[in-house]
Amino acid sequence: VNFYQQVFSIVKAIPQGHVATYGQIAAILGSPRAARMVGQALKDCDQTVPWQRVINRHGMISIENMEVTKDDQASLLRQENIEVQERDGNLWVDLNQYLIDSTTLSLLVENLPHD
DNA sequence: GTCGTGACCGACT
DNA sequence: GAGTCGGCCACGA
Repeated sequence: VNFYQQVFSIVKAIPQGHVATYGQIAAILGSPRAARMVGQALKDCDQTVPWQRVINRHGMISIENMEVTKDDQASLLRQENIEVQERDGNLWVDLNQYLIDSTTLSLLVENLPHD
């Protein structure tokens, strides 16, 4: 199974209205230090992957595709009842409120039908 | 096979 | 406190 595929599976497993960090996903993959790989994978993801639910440790969006802007991500998140605050020109999400537990997420991942 | 790279994270000045 | 530096590890050239 490709690393990327696993990343996609986990991202897809994030329930609506919740977000996860790169570090969490990397940890679930078994490599807590491989958060960068997660980002790399997400950059490569297709439209079926809700990449907007994946944010960095500070609760904000690092970068945007040329196709997709932070505003788009904010819109998507707001559609999921996630409150997005603007601060210093960056969009923030309240991690305490919306960040999913690593345990819960890993459970969700186990429940996934693996490809 | 080797080298460089990166949507990050944590430790250390 | 904020800025810097290294490490992690899969992927592509």
